[in-house]
Amino acid sequence: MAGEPMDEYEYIADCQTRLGLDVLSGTWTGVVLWSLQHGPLRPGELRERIGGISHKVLTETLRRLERDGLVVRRRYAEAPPRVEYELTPPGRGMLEPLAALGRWTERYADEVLDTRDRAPGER
Amino acid sequence: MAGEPMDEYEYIADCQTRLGLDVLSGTWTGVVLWSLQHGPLRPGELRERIGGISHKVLTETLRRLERDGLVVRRRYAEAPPRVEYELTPPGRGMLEPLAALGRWTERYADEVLDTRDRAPGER
DNA sequence: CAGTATCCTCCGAGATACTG
DNA sequence: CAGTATCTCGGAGGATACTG
Repeated sequence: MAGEPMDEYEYIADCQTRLGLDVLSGTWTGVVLWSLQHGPLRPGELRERIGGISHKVLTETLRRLERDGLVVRRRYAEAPPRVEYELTPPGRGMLEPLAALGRWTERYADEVLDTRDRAPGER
Repeated sequence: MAGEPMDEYEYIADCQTRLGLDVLSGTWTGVVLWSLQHGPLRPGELRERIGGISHKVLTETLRRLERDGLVVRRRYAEAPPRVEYELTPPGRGMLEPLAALGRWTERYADEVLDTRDRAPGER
C-alpha cells in the first residue's frame, strides 16, 4: 500500500482503465450509483436525493447502468405498482473507486477550484 | 478499513464525488493522466502511447487538465523548442482513483461486457 | 513537432407533453 | 409515479489545413 505506489499501478493496462471510465461516463452516472449505496430506491426517491436531475436523464442513466449490469430493476406487482433500483455486485464494486474519487476531492477541491478560477478566460 | 465498508463511504457528501467526476470528464482525460504516471512526456509521445486520440482533442484535454491544476506544461528554450507535460500533486493524487477503477475493470470486465452484449438492441 | 482555427457530426442533457 | 416520445441546444470529438 505504501512504499512504491507507482509500482502498484503499473500492472494495469491502459485499456483496463478505459472500460471503467466508459461505464462511469455521463454526468449523473456516478452520483446515481453513489445514491444507491445504502440500498434500493424508487426513482422518485432517487430524484429527491440527487436533486437537479431531470426525469428523462435519470431514466436514461438507469437504463445504461442496467444494460451494463451495475443495477437491477425490480418491479413489484402491488397496487399501485412499485419500482425499485438496486446495486448488483459490480455496482457495489464501483463504490470503492467512487470513494477514492471522493477522498481525492476532499483533499484537492480547494486547490482545484482555486486554480480553475484563476485560469484566464474563466469557465 | 475492513468490516463495514459502507460506513466508510458515508461521510462523503454527494457534491464531493461530483468535482472528481467533473475533472475526469472527457473521453480521454483519465487515459492521459494514467499515461503520465511514470513521468513527463512530450505531446507526441503521449499520442503514441494513447493511440487513437486526435491531435486537437489531446491539446484540449491537456488544456483542461492544466486549467484544473492536474498537469503542468513545461517549455524548454532549446533548439528546437521542446514541450513536456507533467503531473502535479493533485494529478498524481488522481492515480489512486484511477487505479481503483482499473481494479474494478480487471474484476468485472468480462461480466459487464457479457451483460452489455446480451442487452436488447445492442449498442 | 506543437498549437490554433475551421468545419462538421453526433450524442448527452434539458424541457415539455403524453401514455400506463 | 414510472416511462416514453419529441424537440432543441451546446459541447465534445474527429478531420483537415494552416501558423510558429
